[in-house]
Amino acid sequence: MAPHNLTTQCSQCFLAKKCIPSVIEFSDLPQFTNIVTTNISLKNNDVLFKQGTPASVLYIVKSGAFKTQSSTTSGSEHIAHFFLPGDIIGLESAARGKYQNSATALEDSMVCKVAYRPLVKLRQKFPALSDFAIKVYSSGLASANETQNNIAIQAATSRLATFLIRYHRRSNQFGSHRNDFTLPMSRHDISIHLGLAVETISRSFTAIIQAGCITKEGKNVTIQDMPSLIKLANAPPR
Amino acid sequence: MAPHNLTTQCSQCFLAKKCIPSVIEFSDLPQFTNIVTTNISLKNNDVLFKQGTPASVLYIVKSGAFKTQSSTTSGSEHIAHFFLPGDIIGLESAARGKYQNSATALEDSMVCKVAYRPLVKLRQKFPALSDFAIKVYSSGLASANETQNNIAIQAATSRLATFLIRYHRRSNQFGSHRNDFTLPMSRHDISIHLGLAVETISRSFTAIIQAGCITKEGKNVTIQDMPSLIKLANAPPR
DNA sequence: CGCCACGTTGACACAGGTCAAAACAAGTGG
DNA sequence: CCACTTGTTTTGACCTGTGTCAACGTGGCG
Repeated sequence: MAPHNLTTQCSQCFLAKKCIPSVIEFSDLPQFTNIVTTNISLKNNDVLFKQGTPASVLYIVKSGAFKTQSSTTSGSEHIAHFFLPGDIIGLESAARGKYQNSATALEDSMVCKVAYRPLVKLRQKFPALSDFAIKVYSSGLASANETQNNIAIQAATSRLATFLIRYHRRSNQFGSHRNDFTLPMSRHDISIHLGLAVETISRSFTAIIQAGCITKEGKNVTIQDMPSLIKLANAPPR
Repeated sequence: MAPHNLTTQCSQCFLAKKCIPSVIEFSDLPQFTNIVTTNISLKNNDVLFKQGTPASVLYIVKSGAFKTQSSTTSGSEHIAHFFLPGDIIGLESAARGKYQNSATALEDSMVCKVAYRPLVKLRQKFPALSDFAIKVYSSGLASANETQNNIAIQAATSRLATFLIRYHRRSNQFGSHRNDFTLPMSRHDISIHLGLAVETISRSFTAIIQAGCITKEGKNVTIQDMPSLIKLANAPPR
């Protein structure tokens, strides 16, 4: 998207001020870069890790996008979260030592990889790292909370509208103010994330478009009228 | 429930081996107890904190139960989580500095209170405390994830069955093996937690009872046939 | 006892699920 | 470059689960 150089090391990384290096003194940075594997390339649909396998690594999204998906024994699937650059994948699996989701690339992407173990040691040396971690986790919980709220709302159109608003906000999280963005996931992905049928997603899209809130072309969405979109998102449950 | 002495200090607390003291040397414990206010009593319906107010404190449930609830501008309400003894309330609010939910007692309860600020200092002194915190957060995320999965499932009866299974597991988290438990929250609370109507909760209860999975008397539920209950929970979406 | 909040049951309507098919997009091979 | 295949998205028609409204217990408390 943005024309960043994507093969830089941590010190030059465009994400540095939002990522772990932001809380480490420049002189100490090598100790961190030492435990990171940067710039791992993945192709669309590549799997980062599988549900149920031993978890020992965190991934930081540098470019592209990912989804974390879990399936029950009965075969029903759910997508917990979509990950954009700057997001950390694998947080929820640290406690149990097993990935509770599978993580899959939604497009050609790049990630950096940090193992839990050396990170724990580094946290002992740099307490700011622990503070950062806790902040990240806390944000993650807050975000999961919002997602929960959204899914529990009844009206399908409201769910999709809220999803779009939140996604739009996240796509601009680095200070840009674009009113258009790309949804790298399929309609089916959106549908199982929101607990709706694909067809309902399609229909909700047309409803939101006909209300004049957005326009779209394929996976590209442009916000035309944010206030009305917010109104749709907050429409009373049915 | 269990006949624990509920006015003990941390060193004697029946939760000590699951709570923060579990990761601090006995000789260092006073430094922690110093920053904790233990054994705060609350009556049923008492509010611990309100959505939107500045967040600077964590609460640990010692006895009783709580819910965290958020309401949107449009008035629709959702309950994010129910809290049982040993659970920590307020985690998701640390990053933003504001409580994103209101926390309310579901019965007469007791909590211990720890302020973020001194906890940060103590974490610098005792890195194990940071490890513990991250484990707690990670579990919290994992649990939020499961809740999300559950709410995204279509069938109402499956949602309630899953809710009951998870609640039952949590009520036995300290090693007991009872097959009965008490739901301290109202049907209405369950309904907005699961994104369903109260009436649907009622009907789902009767469905689960008629399937022979559970019996109940008011708020007391007894599991009669766990395998069938699990089967109900995993029933294909519609 | 009577009041009020809460829970359950019944009747009905409608949002959204399901099934089917068309439109469209993206490859693939000739 | 064009058929052909395969997968995704959209549209249509119909049906069902669950929301809504209403009535009826039931239990706790002044």
